[in-house]
Amino acid sequence: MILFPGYTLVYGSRMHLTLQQMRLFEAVARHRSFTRAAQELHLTQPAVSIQVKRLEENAGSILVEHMGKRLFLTPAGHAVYEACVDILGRLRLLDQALDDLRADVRGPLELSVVTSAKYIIPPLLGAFIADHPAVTPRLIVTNRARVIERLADNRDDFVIMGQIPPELEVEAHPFLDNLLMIVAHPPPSSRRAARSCRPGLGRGALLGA
Amino acid sequence: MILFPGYTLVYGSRMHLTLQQMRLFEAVARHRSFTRAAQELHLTQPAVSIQVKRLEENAGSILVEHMGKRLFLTPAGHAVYEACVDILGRLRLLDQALDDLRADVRGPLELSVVTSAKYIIPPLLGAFIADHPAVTPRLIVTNRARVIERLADNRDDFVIMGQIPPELEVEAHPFLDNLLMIVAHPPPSSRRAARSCRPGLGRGALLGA
DNA sequence: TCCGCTTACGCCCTTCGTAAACATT
DNA sequence: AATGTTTACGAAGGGCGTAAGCGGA
Repeated sequence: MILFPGYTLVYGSRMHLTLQQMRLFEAVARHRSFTRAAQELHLTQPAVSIQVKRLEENAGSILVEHMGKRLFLTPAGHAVYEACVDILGRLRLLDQALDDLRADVRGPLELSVVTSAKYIIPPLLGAFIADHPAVTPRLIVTNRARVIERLADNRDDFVIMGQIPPELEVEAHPFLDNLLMIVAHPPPSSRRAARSCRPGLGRGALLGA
Repeated sequence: MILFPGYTLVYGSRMHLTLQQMRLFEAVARHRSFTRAAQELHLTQPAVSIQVKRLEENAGSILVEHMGKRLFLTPAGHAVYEACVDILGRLRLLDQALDDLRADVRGPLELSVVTSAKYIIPPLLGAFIADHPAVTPRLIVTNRARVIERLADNRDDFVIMGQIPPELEVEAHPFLDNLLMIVAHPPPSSRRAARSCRPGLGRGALLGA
């Protein structure tokens, strides 16, 4: 039901509400100005205008009123503003949490690699350490037999070799065009590497960053 | 830095994270299945798959791991899941608040209209009441002179007439192709209609719903 | 007339569905 | 083989900028 042209209020279905709309509206409400909000967010006025309009459509209520020169929030506008502050704050918290998780990649990292990987691994490991300075790796380059021995004794967080030994129940991830494998005991076996490195990283991305 | 193909982790800039991505991820995490999440949200598997992938790119961390048949959340995945629950819950709260605000359109509504609007207004008013049952309107249909008198005496929340009287300082909104005007004393003057109907509605949309 | 908000239009990017490929059991 | 996930691609929709329109001090 419409009385004045342009006042179509859509009930329900606040499905296509957008985080960007919330960011813009929060800035608009804080500055009480579309122009300053646009400046703060490095956007143009029309972009802000249209997004606030869409937000009003999504909310099903008018949120701002222009009384002469100044801009006021309606009660619904205040409700939306509170929600925006809460939600954007929660997002910032999540950002922090994710950063902390990534920063928490720390501790000792024991690995041994076959000689043929001697020139492949150190640069990768170096880049990984650059991203995660709290990790203290100990890299042993040795022959295949000793790598298998260390693997069998569970002395490494993981090893890197070409052919996986069939007599061991291990988990292997091929990499570098299947020339090499990252080999480790499968988790449940609580390896040090698992405890120290896995938070925030997928198991397959032990060295990925 | 990439070690395994497909594990590109993008740092920072969680700017284009989407509410839809959160809805999908929340459902995926709850069901531990892309398929069931897609069913619940009336989407296809690929849509869910790609959005979760994008969410992981935005988060800068892998969020889900496929261990054989079952699906697990990484620590980062749990953090994101908590945030999704919080944010979607907050949105539901906002929905409730907006509905309540709209329901709070209540109270007496006094208006008088010129005779020529006799056949126009009642259906509009009826539809408005249907949406806002707590409003108790009193409609008076009379001639132009009495409408002006009531307007001058401030006895109505607003009136509807064709030509606005020039001797009164009033606020007029044309509607119905400028044949009729909604006329009221401008706010700051705290009219009953303003108090009873305006919460949740823009001033220009007094009857709009 | 100036300033600020809105509308119009066009481009680009994103999203989703269909279909096919891939993986795991 | 069957179930479940991912990739490819085309169509539809949304976001934003530029430019023009509009409205109040």
